Amino acid sequence: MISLELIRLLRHIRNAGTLSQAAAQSGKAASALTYQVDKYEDSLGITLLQPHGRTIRLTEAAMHICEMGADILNSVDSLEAQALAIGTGVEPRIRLAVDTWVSTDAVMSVISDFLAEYPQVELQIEHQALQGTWDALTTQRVDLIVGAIAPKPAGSGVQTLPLGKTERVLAISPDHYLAKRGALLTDEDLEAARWVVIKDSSSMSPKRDLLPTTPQSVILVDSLEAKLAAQIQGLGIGFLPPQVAKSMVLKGQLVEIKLDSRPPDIEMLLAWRTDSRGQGLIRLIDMFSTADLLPQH
Amino acid sequence: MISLELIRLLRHIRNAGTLSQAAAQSGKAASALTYQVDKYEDSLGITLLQPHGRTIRLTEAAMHICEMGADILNSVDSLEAQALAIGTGVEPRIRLAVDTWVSTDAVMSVISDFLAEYPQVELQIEHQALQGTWDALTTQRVDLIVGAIAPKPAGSGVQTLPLGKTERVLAISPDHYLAKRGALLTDEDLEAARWVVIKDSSSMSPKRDLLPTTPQSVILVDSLEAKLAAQIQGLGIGFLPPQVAKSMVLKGQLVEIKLDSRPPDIEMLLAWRTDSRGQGLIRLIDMFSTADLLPQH
DNA sequence: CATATTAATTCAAAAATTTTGAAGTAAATC
DNA sequence: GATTTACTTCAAAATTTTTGAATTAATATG
Repeated sequence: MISLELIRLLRHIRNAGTLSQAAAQSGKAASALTYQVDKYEDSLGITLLQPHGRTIRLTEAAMHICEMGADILNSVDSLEAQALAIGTGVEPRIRLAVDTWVSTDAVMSVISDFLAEYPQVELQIEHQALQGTWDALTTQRVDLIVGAIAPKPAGSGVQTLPLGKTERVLAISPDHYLAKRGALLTDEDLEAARWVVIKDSSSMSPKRDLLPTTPQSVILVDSLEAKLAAQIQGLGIGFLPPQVAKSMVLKGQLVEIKLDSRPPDIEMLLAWRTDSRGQGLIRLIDMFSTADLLPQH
Repeated sequence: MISLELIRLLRHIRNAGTLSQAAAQSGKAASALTYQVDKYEDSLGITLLQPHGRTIRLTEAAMHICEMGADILNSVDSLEAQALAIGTGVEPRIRLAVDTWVSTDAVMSVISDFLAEYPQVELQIEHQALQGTWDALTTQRVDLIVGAIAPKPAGSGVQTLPLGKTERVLAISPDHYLAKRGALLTDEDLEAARWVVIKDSSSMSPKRDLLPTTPQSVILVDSLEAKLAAQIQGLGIGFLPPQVAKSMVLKGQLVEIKLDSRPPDIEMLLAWRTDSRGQGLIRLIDMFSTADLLPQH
């Protein structure tokens, strides 16, 4: 009895706020929506909309359908793209999740080359941090991750290729008190300092921690840009990709700090679902894997 | 453009084999199905059915929709049950996956008590082995696992309660050559013997191995009943739940073998999805967790 | 406090979609 | 070569959905 139409209808009403606005936005009469909702209420035997003053409210059950239905709509979108890819050979759309740690310029350059070959493919790009990229892939919100952080989650129908390892440079504002020290910093120094950390965009992640210590004070940001800005302001210390750190060091906005124990490099991956079938994705994976996304200094 | 209706339609045609049989089974004219398929072919821009002799075949794209669509249909069923549970308080159906290792009698006894309280709830029971129970839960094919084997998969929106630990008894046919030895069996003896092993019903599992050694020869069976029969026949050796082994030992059909290193006990769990909301499931969990499913000898 | 306005519902008529069943075509079987 | 089976096409019939005017009720305005 629940259909994709019902999920879309309820989400649309929820987003619009009122029935009449939802009707106006979808170019229909308000009574058409009342009719549809009544039909589903009858067939399911539960109430979906309740009067609330002179407007309506979604019931708890309807809200649940909206929330859980989002995943279903994503899966259907994904299935449709796969079917089109099989039927026509080339998929109409590829969705990328790019880790914020990866240079956007390098990604854009690959995309530009790709679109020259496949102009009919629509590319959707979103940025995710850490575990969030894997989340987006396993829930089928995206088709390809650029810069996923190893290791890949177990047994999830995902294939990967290495993009290379990247060093992490501890860079801080020249005005920061730790920048004025002469000696190498110890773990105690790092633990006592305030860190600027990119927040994991995964909703429920088994807390992956890439820091050498567990700092007492952190500022969470949602992108590399925000992290850089925070560190330049001297709000805290943190690791940066070498190429980003270098250019800021040259401008005098940051200074690089040497540690007595060098943090391990991060291994970044290209990752996609084994059930992806389109020619375009195959070509895009090829292009990304031969591009130099993580320049070795 | 893909709808649940299309997924159901294609699966129905695939199962029926021919359009006319599909039409007859669904109580419609064959031309109605032609019309629907044409409509979807036009809107998607791909071919779904191809003539093959005087019948039709599903194209590769259509087969893909059938296969991947199965998960979507399960999710929608599940979502509907959840919505009904929220709307009415009691869900119309609860799907159980029972590990083959768990005593069916004990499960049935709990179910019987449950149905006395909630006669309107339809219970669906299936047996799964090992990782297969987790698969069934995470893909929303079932609502509750009885006898899942710890640990639960990471970060998957699943809640668990311990059912207890169960010992494993190495029991073999009295005619088996190892039964005639006097001494305790060593790892080498175990490795050289043929084992009867319950096949993991998970389609893609990160191969969980509960054996103390990697035997050279195994017979795979799909249930505890088949395993027991195979061991009684002397086809191989294997672990059994203590209560099962005991009763067969009393009948003289098996003998228990002591090992020099006792295998670790298996910890079994009750597991369900955090997003489950029905009163019935809550009561059923309560009943299972207080029942004595794994009798301590 | 009466009046205007906004939002949802009801209902009959109109529009759109889906189904039917008869006629036609092509492949397999007798 | 005739017959049967399976699908397609097409116009008519049935069903479903949408519309828009009338109605009810809650909030805002003068």
